[in-house]
Amino acid sequence: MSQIVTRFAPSPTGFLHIGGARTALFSYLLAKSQGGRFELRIEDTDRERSTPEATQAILDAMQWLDLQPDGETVFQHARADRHNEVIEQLLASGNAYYCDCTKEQVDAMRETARAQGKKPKYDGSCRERGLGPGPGRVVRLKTPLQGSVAYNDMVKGPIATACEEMDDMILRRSDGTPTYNLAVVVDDHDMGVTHVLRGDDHVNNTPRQILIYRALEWDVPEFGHVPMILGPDKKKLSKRHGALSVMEYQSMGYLPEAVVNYLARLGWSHGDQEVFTREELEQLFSVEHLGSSPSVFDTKKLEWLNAQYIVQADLNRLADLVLDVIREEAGDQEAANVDRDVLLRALPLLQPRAKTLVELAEASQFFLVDVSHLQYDEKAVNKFLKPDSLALLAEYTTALRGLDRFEEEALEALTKEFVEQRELKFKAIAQPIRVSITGRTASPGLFETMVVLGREQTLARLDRVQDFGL
RNA sequence: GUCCCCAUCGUCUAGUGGCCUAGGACGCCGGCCUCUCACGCCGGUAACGGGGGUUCAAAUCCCCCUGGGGACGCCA
Repeated sequence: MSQIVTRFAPSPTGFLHIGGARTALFSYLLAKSQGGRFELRIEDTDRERSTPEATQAILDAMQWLDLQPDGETVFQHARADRHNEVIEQLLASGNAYYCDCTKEQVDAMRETARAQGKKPKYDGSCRERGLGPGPGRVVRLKTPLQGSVAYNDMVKGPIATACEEMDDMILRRSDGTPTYNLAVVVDDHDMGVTHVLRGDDHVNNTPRQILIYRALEWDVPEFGHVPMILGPDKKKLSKRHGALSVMEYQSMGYLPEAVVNYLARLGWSHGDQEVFTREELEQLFSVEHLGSSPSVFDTKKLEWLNAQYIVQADLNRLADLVLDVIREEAGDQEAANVDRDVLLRALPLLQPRAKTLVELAEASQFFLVDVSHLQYDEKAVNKFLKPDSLALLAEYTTALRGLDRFEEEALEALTKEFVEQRELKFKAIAQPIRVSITGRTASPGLFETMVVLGREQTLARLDRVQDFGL
């Protein structure tokens, strides 16, 4: 069997949204799982709405998700000559004809049909007029009057559409440009696309496109239509729901592999498995297990997956990403001041406590600043740094100063001994220490935190806290 | 209006006629662990939209209803 070819064909009229990303992912995985090729085509025939910025945004997003196309990216607009050549071919073979009906006339036809409770469509009045080319004229496909178009959708199963449902669609506009349906067919054919996996909203286009394939006597590819993604309110995902361009997930602190894993599991499954490596996805993916109903986007589950990937992530990479977040939120200067070595040592303590990189950056803050810049949570101070606690801490600090090995075990032993001698509960001093050295009530373990901070910072912070008693 | 698609826990889903007194995961609730917060571990909550068939047997097949969604452009 020859190699399969899939493609992703977005129109560059905006950012790559999460739904589009999933479609791209599925197409990519379908190709990889069969040892095939995955191509990218930018459908920029709508010159009004297409922008180079949007094209770049799509490319960036695909790169972030690591969905690299195999061939050269095809720009549909650049292929207009080829599209017109095929239209001429259709005209010559009698499968297409010129039509001089105006938009207004066609609108009127549709209006009439609708009023009669029928499907609004062009009535084909120019079909047999034998019109030639001329200004203002469009080229339409001669849709068969009877019969139906049937195909076996890779995800939805058999779908049939009666020809009466379809009108003679426009292939070439009056301004000479080819329409979407024509261009798609020509490009998919020329690119050797064998499997078209696309959004649900194209189901209705498919029989029309098959009609074009037939008129051209070209092999018809396999089609599959994946359901869309819904917002929490079960309405179609849109900007209003706050979900967004793929790149926004990056800035919200998600790891691309978490997004890919999440998206893969949204509408596709492999038994009970939830976490997949990229290799597993590329090997295991199959259209048989694509669901046929729309699915709701669940941020909580994405967060959970992201947390899983953060725990596993390589420390150097994580450090870079956290630095990116700091740069983004606090500026270049702030990021430049970070002691990468401290960050690297703090990260293992923070990993199991963060769901996103943003949280990770936030949680790492107290490790990275000097004692003079440490922020203290006011409530924490009021609750745990009262006079008697401060007195205790002063004693503790003195004891700590005498410790020669500033290591976890030694710190723990010293602290335990300190409370035992005073017949105190460990808890009595744990929170005061924590607030002193981190400024907060929640943090990683006390002793591992102290070790990362180092003797000097730890003692300096314990000293500084005495000022709260003044 | 016409045509098309869809329908299992709150959510993502497993399930391809008997293994289903419906499984897993997220979430939620409770517990354990514990210096806080997480992580982890243990347990719990919770679903086959309704009605007819077919069959010895239906979440699984068929029909109807209901409810969602999509499409009906010289947009893609």
